[in-house]
Amino acid sequence: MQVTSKQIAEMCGVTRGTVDRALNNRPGISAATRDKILKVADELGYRPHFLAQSLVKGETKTLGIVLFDIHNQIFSQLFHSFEAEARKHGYLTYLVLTNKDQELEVEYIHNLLNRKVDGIAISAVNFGSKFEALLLKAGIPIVSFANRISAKLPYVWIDDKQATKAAVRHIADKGYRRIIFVIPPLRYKGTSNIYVPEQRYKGFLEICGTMPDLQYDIVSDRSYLTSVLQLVTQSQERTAILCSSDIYALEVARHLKAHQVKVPEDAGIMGFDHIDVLRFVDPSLTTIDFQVEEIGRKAAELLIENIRGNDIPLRTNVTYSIVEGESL
Amino acid sequence: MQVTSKQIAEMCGVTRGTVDRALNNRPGISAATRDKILKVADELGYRPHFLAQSLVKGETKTLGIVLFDIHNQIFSQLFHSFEAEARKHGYLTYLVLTNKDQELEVEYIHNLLNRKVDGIAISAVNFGSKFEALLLKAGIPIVSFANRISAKLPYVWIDDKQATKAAVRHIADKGYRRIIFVIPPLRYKGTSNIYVPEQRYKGFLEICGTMPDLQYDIVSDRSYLTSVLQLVTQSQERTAILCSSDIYALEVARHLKAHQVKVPEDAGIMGFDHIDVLRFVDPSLTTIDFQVEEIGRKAAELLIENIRGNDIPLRTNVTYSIVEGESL
DNA sequence: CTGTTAGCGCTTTCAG
DNA sequence: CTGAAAGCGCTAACAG
Repeated sequence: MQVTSKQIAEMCGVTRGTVDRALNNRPGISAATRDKILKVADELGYRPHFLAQSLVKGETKTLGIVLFDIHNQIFSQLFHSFEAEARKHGYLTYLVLTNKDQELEVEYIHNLLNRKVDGIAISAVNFGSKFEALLLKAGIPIVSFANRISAKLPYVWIDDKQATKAAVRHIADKGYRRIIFVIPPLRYKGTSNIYVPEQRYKGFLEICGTMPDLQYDIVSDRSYLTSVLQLVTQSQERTAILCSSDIYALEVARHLKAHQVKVPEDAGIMGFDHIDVLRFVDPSLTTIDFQVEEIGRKAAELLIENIRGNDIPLRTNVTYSIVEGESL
Repeated sequence: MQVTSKQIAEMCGVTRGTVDRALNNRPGISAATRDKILKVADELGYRPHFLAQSLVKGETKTLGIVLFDIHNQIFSQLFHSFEAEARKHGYLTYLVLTNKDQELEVEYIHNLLNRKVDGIAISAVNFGSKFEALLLKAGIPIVSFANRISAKLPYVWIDDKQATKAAVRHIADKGYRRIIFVIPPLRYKGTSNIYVPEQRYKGFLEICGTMPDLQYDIVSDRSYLTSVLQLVTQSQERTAILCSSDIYALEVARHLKAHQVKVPEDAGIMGFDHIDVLRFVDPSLTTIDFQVEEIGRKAAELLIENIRGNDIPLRTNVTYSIVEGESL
């Protein structure tokens, strides 16, 4: 069924070593025999056996990427660019989805290591020193994104603190004196890796600290929609609602609308992520765009750099910018 | 670095054959030696070398899935369920994205075959007998979806013809006497695999043939938005716009709105797919839901069944249903 | 119950 | 320039 180098060797009356020299055009072979071998190989439709090759070479030309969420569009966009970059360099990509299940995540990491992938990119939900150790002693390059795991592990993302500050400043510039920060993941503190939400939270607190005339609330409970509605309707002051992701912003917008709160007349809303589908929502959402495709591309690029033996930075930030919509 | 079965054998003073028996608990070994071996293996953190195993067993416990689009949410939803089902059975999944590039698709298929995946699921853009032959002689199970390739290749999807007919009937029942079918992919006829759009087109024509008092137009040109707007504004009759996917429906809705055509007052809109993000659009879109997660799950399940040597049906339809929104 | 041998398909020495 | 031999790590068949 499958043509092997051994068969080619026999047909050409040479040995496998010679066939190998021809196939991988290495020195030490006469042009005549090489041409003959290549011709036969081509006729038989020879294709090297990847596994055998990998086994002896110790590399699989395979990357693994671990995502905790694919329903949020930013991650499918991120994967898209990651995969494209990987392909350019001859890598194929295992995509595994953890659905924020911590045990599953660990299991998958073991699985990827077993299969000898050359590198792993991961948006982790695990955290702590034990998990850190698992990754550090994995023996292959690893790049993290969408949740930092360790100062020792390369991380590609945006500067969430600065971005959040910029958002608050933008809101203040629009004349709002009152702001609600909706950031539900915060309630998983201590349970799950929430590095990104925490950074945004810190940024929020810091900037608010410098703006004494800005009233603020943090909402992160499970029934955040109800909470937000209450806060909005109870207040005299026109309120801006900053959400830690577009998805939450859209949920909030929908809920307010269902309760006759007009956006942006009665309350302003701002999101975070700039996901593709925003094109279809009305009123258009003011949000923070960060080049998520760039993150995916960069993650793959760094991983491959590192696989090649080159050092890579422990921290890579991509840029962000505020996209003005009609919701604020 | 990596612990091998050979090392364990040496440490236990036995041979690799024996170690193998212990590790894969096969008969022909005393409880005493087995326990000893297992203990040592555990202490050393032994993990079998997947590649070596695959090489000798002739199976990689790996599946490949080829998608032409990940930005359309239905495909990320589909992948999600596919991957979950694969994992249940111990398979990891290569996800490759073709972006509807036909050459890339073929290249990727070769790549997957080289790497000896145990099976492939594919949403193809290629078509024709040459491509069919490539897949048929691949030597591994292949399942297709979101575009049929050949009557000889298992296909999992919905009955697009029936679904489209149901949509038209639904529209007629709502009292519409005029309908525009927006189906842009149709213009790639002969260039790309457009099995699904064609089925929907056929279904549309068939049902319209049975409804003489229903006026209809087909729109599939590149500037379909402009065309639709013209048709809608020129007509006295209130028009329903059926779109071959939710994405087109959302685009149309946006365009109409921008030109002061009110939905559903001035024109009705109906989509196809029931993608997740519809939750956030207003007015809510009437559409056809088909269990895309079920398709992904089923595709993986069938693939694995087939890998195990069991026959699988050449055609598997999942159910669909009309989801009523406010847009019609 | 355990050891020996051969082999998966390819690469890489080291001789000749 | 080419052949022979060893090895990647594991499995499997056959002896003993």
